[in-house]
Amino acid sequence: MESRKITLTPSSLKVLGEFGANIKMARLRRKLSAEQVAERADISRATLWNVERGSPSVALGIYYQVLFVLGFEKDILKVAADDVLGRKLQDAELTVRKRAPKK
Amino acid sequence: MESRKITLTPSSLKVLGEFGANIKMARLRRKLSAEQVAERADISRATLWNVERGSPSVALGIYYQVLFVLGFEKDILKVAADDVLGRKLQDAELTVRKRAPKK
DNA sequence: TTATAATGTTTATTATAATAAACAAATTGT
DNA sequence: ACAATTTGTTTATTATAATAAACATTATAA
Repeated sequence: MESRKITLTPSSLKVLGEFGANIKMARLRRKLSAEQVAERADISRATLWNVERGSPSVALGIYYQVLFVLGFEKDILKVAADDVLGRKLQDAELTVRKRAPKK
Repeated sequence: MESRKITLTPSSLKVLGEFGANIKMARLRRKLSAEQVAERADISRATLWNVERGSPSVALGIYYQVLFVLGFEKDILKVAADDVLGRKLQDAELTVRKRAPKK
């Protein structure tokens, strides 16, 4: 099999790192220990540690469970939602196709 | 080892499913085929298929790569960012502690 | 200052994610 | 209608994520 390793640019890693830091700050504001959040999210403390670092290799569902515990369960819908560029590109077409056009 | 299976509530799965659907719509608005996006994101088409379904078990880094290709690379920072509840809880304390309080 | 709890961090183990490949089904464009 | 392409979907393989457990370090609060 070919390598599955996820390779991100430094600036991408920085964005994810900031994301993880936001999660950690939200936990501290709530005065919850890592152990408490890990237990409520049904994950190990080691995995929460990776989450709070913004590790790219942690599953989205794990992130979601943590976000849920902290009360951010709807925030994920803010991502890829208001598609300014997409709406511009769509201006020409009135309908949304079910598939990409043939090459 | 204990089970690692990620179990989410139906409503959580629904939220993630909506997230995946947003990603797919953004791709179609750009008139990109699944193959094109998978190639640019350096993932397989099978994995992109899971992404567009909002699968919880796909790594955050994979989602991020797809979002990057579609131009949403900063959107992740909208999550867990404006912490209304957190700021309220923090009102009493002036400082942000580095750790949760002792039990 | 000191005791203690919280966090940092690594490692071995094993369940599972990502892949390639294949084929079927559905949509598009002519 | 038809041909070509895109998407849906599954499966076997194997690299890796999540875990538990351990110990070190650091912050808290008495």
